Amino acid sequence: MRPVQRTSVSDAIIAQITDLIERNVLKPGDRLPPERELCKRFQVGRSSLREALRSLSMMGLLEGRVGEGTFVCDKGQYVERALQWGFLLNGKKLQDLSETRMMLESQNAYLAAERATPADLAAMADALAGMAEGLADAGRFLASDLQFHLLIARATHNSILYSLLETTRNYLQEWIKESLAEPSLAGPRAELSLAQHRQILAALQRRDAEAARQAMAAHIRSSSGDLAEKVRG
Amino acid sequence: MRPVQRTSVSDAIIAQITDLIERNVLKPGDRLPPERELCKRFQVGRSSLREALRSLSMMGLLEGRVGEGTFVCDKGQYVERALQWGFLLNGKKLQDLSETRMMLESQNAYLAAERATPADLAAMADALAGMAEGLADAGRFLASDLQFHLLIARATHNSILYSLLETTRNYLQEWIKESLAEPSLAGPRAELSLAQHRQILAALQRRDAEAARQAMAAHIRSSSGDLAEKVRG
DNA sequence: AATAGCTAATGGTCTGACCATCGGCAAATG
DNA sequence: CATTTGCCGATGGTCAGACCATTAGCTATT
Repeated sequence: MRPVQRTSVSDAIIAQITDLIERNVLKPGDRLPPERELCKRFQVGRSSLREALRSLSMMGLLEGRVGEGTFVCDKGQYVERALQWGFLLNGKKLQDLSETRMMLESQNAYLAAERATPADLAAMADALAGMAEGLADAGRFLASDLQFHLLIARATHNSILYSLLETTRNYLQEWIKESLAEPSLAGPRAELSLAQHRQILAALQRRDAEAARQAMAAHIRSSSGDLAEKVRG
Repeated sequence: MRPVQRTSVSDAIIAQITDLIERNVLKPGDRLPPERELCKRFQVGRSSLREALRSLSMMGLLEGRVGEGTFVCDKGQYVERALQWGFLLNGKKLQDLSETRMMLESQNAYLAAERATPADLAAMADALAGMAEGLADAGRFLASDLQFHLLIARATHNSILYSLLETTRNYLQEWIKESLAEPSLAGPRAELSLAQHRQILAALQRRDAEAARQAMAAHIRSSSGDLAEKVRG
């Protein structure tokens, strides 16, 4: 004798839909039939169906849009999603986060130096120009700063590394904003930051991976120093 | 003007419950109040509540038992769930993951060299001994191997880095297992792996961070080479 | 031609009900 | 007294129907 297998309705639906996506019967961007019709096809109640759809949405496989329908997500975001949960489950210790960010940023710079396309580099130059123009406008400066870093991550053409950096940045964003908002330091700090960014871009354009890594590391170190003071104070 | 934020009821519940688990108000093994009472507390309908609970179950945070209640799961199981969808990984994603792992492992080795306590190092030595004893037993060898790497991550005393490496390893575990299962290569590969691990541990014991990083990088490179072949084939 | 308003479709939510299962308790049994 | 049996309430799982907010697309007005 062995334990009888008891399968839940929702799980069965999840299995079926997952299977359809895996076999590419449902392609990214495709629209699923309306919930009410799926109920008839699967011969299940709407609650069970919705619980299944909700779980699939949570895994990043589906996306529901009110008034339009339910769609298959274009990117396979399962792994990224899972890694984000890893963040959530651990205490968000600022120091650990900062350290993780340092590592991601510098390594991404290294990889980006090897892989960035001309278009990637051009976009970074644009972001840099935005920072220069925003020297007097803290909001715009910060936005361009963030964009620059994300563009580097994108230039690695590694979706996981990009997602990880994006997540860490999101968590740190508030502190970074406050740190830059210090009126007394804003001017000099911004100019220093701008100069450091120029060095990073130059290294990327030279395809000098090691220099890019070190330039990025130096930049993060100097900027996260202020962060550390902010935390203690 | 900017798009107004529209939050769904289920997502709000998910956020609240994950927050409770994160702050350890809900400990693993704890039982949640019955669904019907949670409805009253959250002031929501049972459908919305159940969709939230279902999503949390799918992530392995909760577990519902009919007639008994809903319980908080042991934290590590959520990766196990995620692993269920591992087959959805395409080649590119696998490559990205492998690259991410490489970066995490080598950087963790660097940090561990600076921070590992004597107890950490002793535990690593134990795991290494386990690998040596398991040269003929693939299962035990792999288990000790995994443990060794996780111990290094733990020695960084950075919970985020540990969690990230744990997750990536879990995703890659299946492929690593297959890769090691090749009978023709098992013997020599295992001995090479063991030698590389000894080098890593030696560097950690010398507190030579740079050497530890490079030894780890070399190890991952040689082992993930087989992984890459496995993917292509 | 452009705009405003209407309508149907759709996902999101709520309610109430029924079922299968489980734990615990009490009665029946030896 | 110890064991088994049967019952009952609680609980998660499922279902059906209804209402709401939003969206797309059509229609009529301007």
